[in-house]
Amino acid sequence: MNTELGTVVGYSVRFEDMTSSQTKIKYLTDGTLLREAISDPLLHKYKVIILDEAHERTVQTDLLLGVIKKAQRLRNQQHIPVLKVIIMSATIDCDHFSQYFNKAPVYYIRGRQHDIQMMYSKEKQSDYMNAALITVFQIYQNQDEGDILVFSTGEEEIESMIRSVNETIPLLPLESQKLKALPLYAALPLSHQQRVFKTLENGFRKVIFATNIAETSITIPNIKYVVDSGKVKSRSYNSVTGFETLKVQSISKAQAAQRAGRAGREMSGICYRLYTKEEYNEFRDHAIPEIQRCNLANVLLHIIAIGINDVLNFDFMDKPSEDNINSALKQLVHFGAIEAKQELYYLTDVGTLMVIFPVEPKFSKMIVTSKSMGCTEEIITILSLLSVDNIYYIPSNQKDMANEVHKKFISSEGDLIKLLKVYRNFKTAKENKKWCKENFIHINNLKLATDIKKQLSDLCLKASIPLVSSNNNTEVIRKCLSTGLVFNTAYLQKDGTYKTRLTKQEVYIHPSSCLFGTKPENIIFNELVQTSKCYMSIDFRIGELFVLLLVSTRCHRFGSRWSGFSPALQCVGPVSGRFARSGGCLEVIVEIKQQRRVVRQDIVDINGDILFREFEGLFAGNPLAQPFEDIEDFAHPFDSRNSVNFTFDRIHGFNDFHDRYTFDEPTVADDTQQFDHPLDQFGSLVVVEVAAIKR
DNA sequence: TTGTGGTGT
Repeated sequence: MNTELGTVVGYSVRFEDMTSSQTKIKYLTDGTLLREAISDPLLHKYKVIILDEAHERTVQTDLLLGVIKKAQRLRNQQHIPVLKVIIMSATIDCDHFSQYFNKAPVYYIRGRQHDIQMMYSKEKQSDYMNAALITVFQIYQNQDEGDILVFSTGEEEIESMIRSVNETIPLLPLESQKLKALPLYAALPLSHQQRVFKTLENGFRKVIFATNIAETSITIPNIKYVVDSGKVKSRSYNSVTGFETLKVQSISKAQAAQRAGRAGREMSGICYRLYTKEEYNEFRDHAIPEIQRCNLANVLLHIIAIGINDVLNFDFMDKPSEDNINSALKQLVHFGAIEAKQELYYLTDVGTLMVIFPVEPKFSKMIVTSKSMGCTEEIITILSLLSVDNIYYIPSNQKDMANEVHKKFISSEGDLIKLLKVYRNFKTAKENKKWCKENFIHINNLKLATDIKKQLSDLCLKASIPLVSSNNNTEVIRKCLSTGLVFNTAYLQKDGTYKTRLTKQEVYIHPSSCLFGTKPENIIFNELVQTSKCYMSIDFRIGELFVLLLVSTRCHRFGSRWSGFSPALQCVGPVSGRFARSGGCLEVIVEIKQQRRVVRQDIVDINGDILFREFEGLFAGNPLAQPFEDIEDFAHPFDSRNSVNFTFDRIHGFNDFHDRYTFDEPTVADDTQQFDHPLDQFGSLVVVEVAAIKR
């Protein structure tokens, strides 16, 4: 159009906005448009939205489809000029889209594609990696020149196949040793990825082993042969345990077509499918939309932030299961991000702050709590590092050396504190490339983390959250991290394994964690990863007292004071404290006393159901547990509109706590006012205060 | 005693 970029035609992506008031045509990513929808749900700025690559059905695409449809309807109702939508999709399943948009007309545009000959395996392959290797060598020796692209599932598989190819080549006749094997996957450093674009000399042919990155994201020139394993690693979500896993699964027919298409871009090609025609017929037409196989907390927070309060009836093109929706809503209620009124959900002050930050709710919760804990600087640093792919570079041929070098960053406090150490060293080294290489650190990922940190910092300032550092107080950092990860706590069992507190799942510390080999009583993890076992990735330790208060304190209110009972702290007696209002939040302050004088005020973070289940669990096997049978009737004593934020100013481990304090005889508080609480059934146990005396 | 596909705010 002969205009300068950023004037009539512009674009807007995460870190860059190249548009101006003159802009008429704007290219943007789905996520950027969704962000805009929070402040402008009717998308007033736009007359026409063209949504490309809709068949990929990412979470963002699906969410956007719903948001656009809703905006269309509201604009019609309010007599605002119509919002026109064009959905572009490389799929035969256009009916689904058409139906969703009230039977919108469908136009077909013929794509250009050279002929592709399709070859199916005659019999089922039990070992697709081996089958792929045999196929590669058959193509290399029997077929005309042209490069080969092999679709595989992941880094480990790819590296192992490349090793096999390199071991096999020397066994071939000397004149046919002109094959070069190259890897291609997202975790590969950029410079290595770029090797697939280079044309080889002296008649060498390339065989590229790639993940689904080569399906859509990266187009490699000169591919004549495609070898398709029929497998892909994809995320799935278990609504019972609430955790996401990555599993190797069969691809869909649509994906198979996409892979085959990579062979016919510049010339006619051949696609070798390492599965039978019958197996192919069993494939699903399309992959399950991602929105149906991920944790929905972020999606729902977004929907509510856009002002769609009736989330249970949100018009998803493919609706996620009710269980998934409900468990995500619970999580958000726990974080104090949303509140429910007659099946409608509304954003709270906390939620309004959380939604500003482009990270998952479990992370934005930490940023919001970091304000009162005074460790925002460290929290956003850690979150930036968690927002990028692994920053540790461990090449398969230098594994031992890389692991050895990484040891110097290890922290006994856990992996997140280790991340912080790496980042600080990187900054001290002035983001030096050589430093990264020597320390086996992914420079691109660290640089991206730096950009993200900048963005989070700017947003913090906008949200009036000062970038305060806790300096060397890592304890307060771990506490703050815990407020977002309360769902991810696990405890040590007698046999040395761990159990998650929430779901009672058996889990293990991942061998790459710096806590591997140590046996902390309590642990908080970032994610569960299901591979050979169910591993906790990225762990850190937490103090016993902290975790007990975190998961097991239930309270009575009497005026502005409260008293709670933590069964595992029976030797200490009930804990008590007072309430305070801070910002839009209810704060619960725990007081540690000496001779009836408060000597320390500590934190807790509370939630509803989960907390209570924990309470119940801790009572198991205890005769006192009997009164808890009618647990369903229990009403939360706190104002349900707020999650209750326990704000500790200092936390000690349980042992530490116990060593320092002994206790007076319990005395009954005089201003007692009773509430419905299961503890009432203990009769005499309610509302006692215990004073701690220093030994 | 082991490691995780791809997007994106």
